[in-house]
Amino acid sequence: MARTNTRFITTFNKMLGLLKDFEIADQMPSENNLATKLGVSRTVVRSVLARLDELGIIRGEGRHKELLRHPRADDQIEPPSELLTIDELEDQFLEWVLRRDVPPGTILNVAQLSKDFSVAAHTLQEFLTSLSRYGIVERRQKGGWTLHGFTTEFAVELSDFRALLELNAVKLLVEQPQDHPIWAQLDTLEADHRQLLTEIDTNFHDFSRLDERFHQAINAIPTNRFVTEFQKLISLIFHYHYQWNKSDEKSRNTDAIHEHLAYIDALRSRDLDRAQTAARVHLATSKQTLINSLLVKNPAF
Amino acid sequence: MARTNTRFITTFNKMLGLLKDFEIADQMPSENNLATKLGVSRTVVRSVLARLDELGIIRGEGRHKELLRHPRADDQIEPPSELLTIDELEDQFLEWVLRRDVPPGTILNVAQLSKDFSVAAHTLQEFLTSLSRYGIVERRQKGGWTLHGFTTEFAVELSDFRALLELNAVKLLVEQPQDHPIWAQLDTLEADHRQLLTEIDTNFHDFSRLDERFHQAINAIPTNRFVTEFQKLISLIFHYHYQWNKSDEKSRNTDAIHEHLAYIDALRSRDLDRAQTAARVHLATSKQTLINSLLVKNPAF
DNA sequence: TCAAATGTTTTTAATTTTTTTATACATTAG
DNA sequence: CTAATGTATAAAAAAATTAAAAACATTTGA
Repeated sequence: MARTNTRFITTFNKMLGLLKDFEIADQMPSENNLATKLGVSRTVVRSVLARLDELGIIRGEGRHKELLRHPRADDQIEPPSELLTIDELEDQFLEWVLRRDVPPGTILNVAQLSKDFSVAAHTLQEFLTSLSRYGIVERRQKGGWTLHGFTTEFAVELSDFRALLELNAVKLLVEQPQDHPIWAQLDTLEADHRQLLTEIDTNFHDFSRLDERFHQAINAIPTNRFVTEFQKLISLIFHYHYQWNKSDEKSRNTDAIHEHLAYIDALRSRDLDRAQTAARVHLATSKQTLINSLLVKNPAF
Repeated sequence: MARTNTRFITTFNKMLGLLKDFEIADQMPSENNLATKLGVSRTVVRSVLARLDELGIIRGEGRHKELLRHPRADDQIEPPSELLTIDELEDQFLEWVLRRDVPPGTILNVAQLSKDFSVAAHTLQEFLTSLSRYGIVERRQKGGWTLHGFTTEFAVELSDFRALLELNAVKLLVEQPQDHPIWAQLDTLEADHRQLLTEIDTNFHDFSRLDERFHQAINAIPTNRFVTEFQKLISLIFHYHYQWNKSDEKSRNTDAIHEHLAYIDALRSRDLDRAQTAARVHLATSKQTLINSLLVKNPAF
């Protein structure tokens, strides 16, 4: 929260907006008052007032400052182009890795990448650190990062772990009382699946989002921060995989829809064994599809 | 790898060592040769040579440099005290949180903490970012970090997640063939447990390490990076908890040893249901003990 | 007088700059 | 012409700088 004077600029522009409701020669409110109103510290308010004085918009000393003229449109300060936050970066980075087909072993250059993604270098650094927990990237001994990317081992381990979590979620799900919102959600999801099936020839692309919604609904049942944390990663990777793997897309998605419908049906039966079996069938298909898509990209594996 | 001239200093001292084997007026080897020998880039070698020239230890230009005098002990440069790495920090930080009894809601100051722990500020920053994934700390909107610490919710969710992973590990374990090293490990572990039981009156403290070894052996069975990653966190927290929670320590540990022995016995039977039941019993005890220790510290919960 | 406002100083954290180191390329000597 | 040195460029980490927040001190006017 420093060095870029973004805060000063946005506050200044906000202040110009407030001044429109003032009459010429009106007294300015107290600095504390303005600070609260603008949601910013007094230090910033004071620099804004100083700038307004410089520009001849207000005049006066100490606690006697009055409006000299109303602000014009060109008094506004252009805010600099914003940098991405770490959350937006997450999406962009995974998309880049999957789309650009960056080969495993590529050495990443933080300085260069931070420019490409228009993020602060330390944001990227933090992000890479978090990815390194999962072996997607690895810190090199002499600086820089090695991209391991989504190797087959990664896909296998991710899928297995996903299955472990989702089978657990299924176990909790079938125990939920009838008035739990999940049952209504499953009804809606079933309808959406059947709807997509009727227009599959043209809209098969939409399955990616539907798949994400479906699994997220199921995995929202365990209220456990560790499950939730992993669900984010899993959902991101499977989502992007669906988006960029184009081979056999229509038939793959049609099959998956039928598996989902059987899965929903099994959940409704509240029979744990039946539900987990249906889940296993679909999760195994998903795993195989993910692995296949990596084999297509890296025939060496 | 910059700004601290650690590399220069260590290389310089190493070079002084090499020079002992030279005769006065001997020619220096080539820069490339020295660079390989010292495991460092030519740039560093060149600055070391420049310094040696300055000190009058060597003399000459270009490719003709000769030894003027042998180095003395006081030519050595004292290396500065080293900073901790991120792995060492992990231990120290968790210990600090659990020992110092830092109340939840405490605002952490990166600049201050980085001095206290003698780590670089950005190392601490990265570490806090990684902890924030689990809700132990949270980034504040206006800079700084809030420490949520080990709340009861955290303990419950961590224990539940641990149980999920360990029951899965048990499932894989009982399927391992007789020649898998785990069976020998279990034999050793059983012997160590029985040994500790005979000297429990004096050595009950040692159970903490034994517990860690036992659970790590079981959880090493799934070769899955996500399981491994979590195992680190789980083991750290349960380990520290054992170290610092002193109430009823002896009787708690005696009970736990008996649970471990029953658990080992059940694993040996290779009966999945029996093994998972024994695992559940012990994991439930562990969970309750962890929660109790937090209740003692924060009666408010 | 005293509460609220302004003035001043200190602290904090993010970014820019600087410095150390690595690496690639160019030149020169034997 | 090969191997060594010289030079230039790039990259990463730490120091220095700066924007902002917060704490503290002083002043003013009802």
